[in-house]
Amino acid sequence: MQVTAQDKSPAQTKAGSSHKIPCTECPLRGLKIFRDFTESELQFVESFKSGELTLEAGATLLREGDDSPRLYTLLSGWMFRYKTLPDGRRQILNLVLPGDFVGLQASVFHEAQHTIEALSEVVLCVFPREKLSSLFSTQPGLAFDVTWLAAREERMLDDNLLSIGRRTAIERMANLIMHLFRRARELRLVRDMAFTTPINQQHLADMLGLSLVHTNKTLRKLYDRGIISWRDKILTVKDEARLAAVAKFDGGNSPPRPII
Amino acid sequence: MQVTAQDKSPAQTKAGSSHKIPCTECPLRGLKIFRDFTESELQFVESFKSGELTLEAGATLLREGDDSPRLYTLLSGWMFRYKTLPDGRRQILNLVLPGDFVGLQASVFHEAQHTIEALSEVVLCVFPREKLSSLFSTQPGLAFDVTWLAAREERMLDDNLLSIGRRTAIERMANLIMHLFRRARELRLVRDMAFTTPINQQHLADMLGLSLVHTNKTLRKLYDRGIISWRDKILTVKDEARLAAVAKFDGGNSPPRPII
DNA sequence: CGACTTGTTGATGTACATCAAGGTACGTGG
DNA sequence: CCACGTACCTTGATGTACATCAACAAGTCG
Repeated sequence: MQVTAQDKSPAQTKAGSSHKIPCTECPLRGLKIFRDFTESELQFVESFKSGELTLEAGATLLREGDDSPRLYTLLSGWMFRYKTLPDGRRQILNLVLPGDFVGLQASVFHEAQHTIEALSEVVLCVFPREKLSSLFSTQPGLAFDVTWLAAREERMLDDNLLSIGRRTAIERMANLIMHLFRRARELRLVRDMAFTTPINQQHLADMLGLSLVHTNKTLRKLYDRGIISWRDKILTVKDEARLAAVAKFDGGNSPPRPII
Repeated sequence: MQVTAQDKSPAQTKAGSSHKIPCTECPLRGLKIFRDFTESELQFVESFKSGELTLEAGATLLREGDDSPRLYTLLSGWMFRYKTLPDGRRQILNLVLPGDFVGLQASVFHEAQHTIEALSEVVLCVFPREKLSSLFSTQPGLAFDVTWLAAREERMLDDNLLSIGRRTAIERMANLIMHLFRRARELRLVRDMAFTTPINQQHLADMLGLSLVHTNKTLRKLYDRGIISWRDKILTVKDEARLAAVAKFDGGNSPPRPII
């Protein structure tokens, strides 16, 4: 399982560890949502990164029970993190979008308690776990960023928990769509109030803790009310205000975040 | 309950920052679940700690929207963290037990998106936010611990989300009780398979995403089956194996953790 | 003064009727 | 074949209502 940098390993799920995009040319860093890095920070991140990993849609990055010696930042594409019960019931914990940092839990505890799967073709930056301690000892600013990202993840889980525990089906759905829409907009994926997403109704159901059938009915309700449309993988928000109202949306603000 | 007898300060909710138990004599550090600290780490934590805070049952440590300039470690007592919807529906995100570190989100984002309330009388160690950066720059080991604790919190939220999203009422209840029981046992609060807890049925309902009435019926089912008893604030696990089975419990293991 | 009522309040227990969400079945279209 | 759509019936969870019980305060009487 030890894939060392620059190794063009076979990889079951595939991947050209190809070339390394230099962090100075990272396509994400231009976005407003990410904070500026100092020269020295960029340099460190550059040395921290051991390579890139490409996965095809449906591939699994990390499985429940795995001990992952690597951390990742998603560069492009969509992924999701989930847990299952012994009988197969699945709960999607959160989506992973570009700029998100994953694998911290698995690295820190030497055992993942969740699975991470690609929804679309994805490209990830790969960081070896061993270098994490040198990050903490030589780059306190970046170390703080790692903590910051963990706290952000926690906050998103909090939101999710409130939704699933206390919102009705239609409120949940509206809230999730608001959340998605906001994040997609931050990443400049939205044009004319619409964006393309690989999410299907089964994913929706498993994110929201609903059955597939009920998910479909709920989505239809939002469509019938003229609030959204979701056809051919294109999600359009037709009435953002009403969507937010149905969602009882509490977006909060999102300050510029670090990207490791 | 030892409130330092020094200070009979008034305070409605904020008690006297009274006295400081030296970290070298921290009553929690003896427990197996906490990792050993080096001399230098202990020294730093000692200087990081600005005092102690005692709250009475029902008091609020932190409210949604607050910018908390402090971080806390719970020394004794029970607390919980929750979010609410505009119409009052409440979701308890997690319980806070001795050794837990709270206030990171609020400190890091300069705004809490949740409330933290005391279930019983509690004592907390207080740390000023300003010193957090010196912790990161001079104590990489402790900085890593902070991240570790954040990752642990995230893992507990993951579990919770799976439960609320995908388990039935009775499974949820059984799972929560297993979780509680395990944590109480780690803290040496369990004797003869029983422990005392200030949790009432309304709290249970809000933790599990159920109505009060249904919570009562579900609890009764577990009692009728001879699996648990919960009377006068004393929770007894009468059949741990069956409880775990109903819960479809996946406890995982808990490695020694740092206590800041 | 103490002993006994009465009233209040909060947590718990249970019985309905109702409703939101689940499950099965069977469509369609690509 | 798979993702989506919808009808129909079932069930798990909700909401309202009301009863019980202990803790506590106030008022009354022997």
